[in-house]
Amino acid sequence: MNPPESNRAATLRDVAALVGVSPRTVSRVVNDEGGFSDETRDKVLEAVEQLGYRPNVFARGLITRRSRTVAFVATTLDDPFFPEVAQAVQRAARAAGLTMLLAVNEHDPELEVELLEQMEMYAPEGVIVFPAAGDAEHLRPLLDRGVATVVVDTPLDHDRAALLVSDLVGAGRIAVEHLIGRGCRRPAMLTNDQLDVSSDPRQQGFVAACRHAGIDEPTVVKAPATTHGGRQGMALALEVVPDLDAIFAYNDVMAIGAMQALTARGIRMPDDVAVIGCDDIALNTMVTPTLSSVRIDRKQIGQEAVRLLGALVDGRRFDEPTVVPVELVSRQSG
Amino acid sequence: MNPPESNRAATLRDVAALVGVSPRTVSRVVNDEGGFSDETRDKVLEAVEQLGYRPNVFARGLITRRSRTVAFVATTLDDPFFPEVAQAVQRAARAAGLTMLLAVNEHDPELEVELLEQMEMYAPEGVIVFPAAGDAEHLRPLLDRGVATVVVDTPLDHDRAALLVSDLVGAGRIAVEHLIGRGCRRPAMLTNDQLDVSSDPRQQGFVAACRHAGIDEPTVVKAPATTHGGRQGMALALEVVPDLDAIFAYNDVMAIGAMQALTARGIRMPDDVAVIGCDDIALNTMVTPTLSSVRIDRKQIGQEAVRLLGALVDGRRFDEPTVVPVELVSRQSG
DNA sequence: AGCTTCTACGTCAACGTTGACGTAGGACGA
DNA sequence: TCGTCCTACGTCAACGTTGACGTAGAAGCT
Repeated sequence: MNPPESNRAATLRDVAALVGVSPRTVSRVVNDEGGFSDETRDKVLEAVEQLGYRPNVFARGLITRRSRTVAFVATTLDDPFFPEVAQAVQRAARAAGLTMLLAVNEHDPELEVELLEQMEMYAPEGVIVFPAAGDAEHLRPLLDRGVATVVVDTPLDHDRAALLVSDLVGAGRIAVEHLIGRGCRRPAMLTNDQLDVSSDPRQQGFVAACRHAGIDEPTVVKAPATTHGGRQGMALALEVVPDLDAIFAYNDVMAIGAMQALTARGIRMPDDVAVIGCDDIALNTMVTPTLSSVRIDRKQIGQEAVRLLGALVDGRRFDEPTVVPVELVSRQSG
Repeated sequence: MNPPESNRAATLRDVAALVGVSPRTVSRVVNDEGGFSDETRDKVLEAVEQLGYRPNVFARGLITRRSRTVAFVATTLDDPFFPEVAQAVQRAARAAGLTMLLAVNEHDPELEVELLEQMEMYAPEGVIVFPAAGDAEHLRPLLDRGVATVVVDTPLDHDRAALLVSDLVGAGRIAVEHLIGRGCRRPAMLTNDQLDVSSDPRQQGFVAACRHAGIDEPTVVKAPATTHGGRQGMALALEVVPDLDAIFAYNDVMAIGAMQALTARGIRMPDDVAVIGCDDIALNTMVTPTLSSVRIDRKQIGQEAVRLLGALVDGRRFDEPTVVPVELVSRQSG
């Protein structure tokens, strides 16, 4: 029925035979390398269309040792934060003609290393990682092997790495400024008990901004970064500072736990205590009262990560981290 | 420093030279094809370890036309449902030595086809799809091309496809039985306005179970499957049936919208109106009151999908859809 | 005219693996 | 003793593409 077509996929040779040129010329056209006339290009592209030619990624990869993919390693997909970043990465990657490989490290550096080695076999153009652990030292071998890598929200000193961070110090600062601005004078922070101050920029920003406003020893309570942890932490904070009038939480999930604890005690928001979370997840508009938050732009992070990766591949080097700005979203809770 | 090692990755030839056999024998050992002695195997594996040999997936794929990957196409990652399935797919795939390719169709069949063609270039063992549209006809060419495909929650008649469905009819039934059991007599359903009855098994189950309980014309209200849609739909339902005493919602996000509408009107849950959602997302324990729901086991879906894919690749054919059971999770709202 | 340069191709080998097939040597049966 | 079968290898080509290099002919300069 289809005379020139067998059940095998068309190859460069098939296209070349149809047009009457060499396979090498077809290759040049397909990859837009130059070195061909406009006339040849049109004929080749027409034949490509007609035969439904698709380059064989394996043959290509065998030679180029590259695969036009982007490896994206997220920490988990349970937190809605990462799926949104992943979606942005996919869009940006597609726009650049790349396919996304996704993996989840489940907060386990060993698993992360294993996953990266797996993905490395597919020779991605580069890797975008939210490291499993607070430091990213386990990524050093990867970088030493020359893999273009974008490391997000984690410090790592390596001249081949591009660092991308949200302005989390700014998040702490903005939250405090907003709370002070609405009249609060005794703010406390609920933060992640997995981090210490040096690796907790939100806390750094919070404390600095409090000091700047004349509050020298602001209260910081640590608890697990979950809803349950938020309830616990809130209870503890109320014991330590019974007359507190504002809460800034490490993330929205904790903030919601805090709100539950406040509601259970009959404490009104925002009149008695104003609450501000961090991340701005979709959930915030579904709880009562709706939760104010410092929005971290996941879409922008995803886009920026792919952009940085492209720059790395093109040989650029980055001395300074790239910072993605944050923004306060004011709702009922504060 | 490393005499036998250059900066190139080790190949079969390198391993073979070290052991003193032919590359073909090393290949046999690496792929566990048989046809070698125990002694040879041990020596080869030791050399593999020593040289850090990794098979070149491109050379392999060039010959075998297979790539030890699984393509997973989700509808969106905004809904926490899909990330959880994706995570389960990743785990199951890894356990089978496969890497996951992830893509999101954004409810767009054309995008879906394009993504699948992209991924097909990487010659995955098979594809797991949550189709973008209510029917999966746009997947037919893919299947005709012989790609092993698991189609989830969508009907499609093709002898090469394996269908995997949650027991959504059962979900509607279980919800009604529970509501009747707790004394409700005037239930209504809020469903997705993108679907009609024939492609909405939840609604089918709901209606059938109502009839079975002697409620012949149960109310079904359609609205967008979002929180906002839930509020709208709830308002509409209260106009149509002012004395309704139970709500079954298409999913939890809609149910939460409905709860907001009820709260705003001072209607108590579950005393005045009992509410049951569907999916059982994590959010359900964070809202007030906590939301009862019919749990769809995402982990099991992911696992089962990979298992079915394996069976397809091994040549098995499936005439009947595989059904994943659902389960009622009773909380405060109903 | 003679030289250089440039354009638009073509030729050829190599990438690392596996499928198809060949074979030496031992075991085994008649 | 001969033939057969089996085990444990080895040999060779092919997969489809791109990098390196070669070249005919036209164009441009002196």
